[in-house]
Amino acid sequence: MGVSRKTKTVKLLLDLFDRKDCALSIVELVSTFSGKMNKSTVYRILNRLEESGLLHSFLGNDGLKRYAKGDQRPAKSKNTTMHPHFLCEDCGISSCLPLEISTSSIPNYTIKSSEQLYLGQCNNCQM
Amino acid sequence: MGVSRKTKTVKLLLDLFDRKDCALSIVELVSTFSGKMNKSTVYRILNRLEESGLLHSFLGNDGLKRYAKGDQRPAKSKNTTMHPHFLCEDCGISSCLPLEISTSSIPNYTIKSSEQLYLGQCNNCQM
DNA sequence: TTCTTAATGCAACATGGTTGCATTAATAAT
DNA sequence: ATTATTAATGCAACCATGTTGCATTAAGAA
Repeated sequence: MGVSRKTKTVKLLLDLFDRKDCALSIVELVSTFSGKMNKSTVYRILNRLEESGLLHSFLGNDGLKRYAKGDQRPAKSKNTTMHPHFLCEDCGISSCLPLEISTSSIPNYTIKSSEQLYLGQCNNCQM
Repeated sequence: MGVSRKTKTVKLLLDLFDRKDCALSIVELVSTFSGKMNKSTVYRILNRLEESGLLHSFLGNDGLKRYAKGDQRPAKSKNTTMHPHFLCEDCGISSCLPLEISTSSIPNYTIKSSEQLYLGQCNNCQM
């Protein structure tokens, strides 16, 4: 249920996510590994890691996709539950927030899921 | 405090938002008005309308920006308050939800605002 | 009617993301 | 250990959304 082949490039990405605990944007990753692997390889590996449940993704308010550890595939999530994400307006760091998402029901709508992005200051950037 | 000049193109956009009550993506608007006005004009007018508080914007989970009526400028919002947005997974229609956003506080973080996107089925697309 | 300048059109650009295809390299089979 | 299979990669070309500089146009004030 993991990744089919443990290639050098896959290991590089997995190692990085192992060391870093925050979310990483694709742009960051592409630039971090420029020289080490191709842009399309980064995209394709991230897709696979998300499909296999090792990573999940969300969008920042800049429209850029970010990835973080944990499974968020619908109806399979035992490794992580739906949670909001945080984005620091000052330094741009991003992370998962340890909160449950409570979806209130709304008349005339069927709500299946929700995406929540909290904006503000991280621990380092406060005051 | 409105728009400086009421040009034909501005009127076209305002008229449309007057008739439609849902949110509209820039891509839709550019395509709707192709032949009537230039792509960059659409972008620039939407910017101005948002700055002046007539419209507000949010991102769908496709990363596309959408605009809807109402003021959401920080510290000036009397015309609208922060609210979640809805996006129909079936037909793609999008709208504002009449709910207050309650931001829970999180240790080590200063939360200034939050973006909430609810995904599911709209009235027309249910069952 | 004239003047000022905000707003537009256009073309060229920037960036994020995708795709087809030949080549490479994990891993299974021998 | 060697070979065969095919998933994965690199590359280049592409697409879409969004931005910008600049010459031209047209609101609306004078």
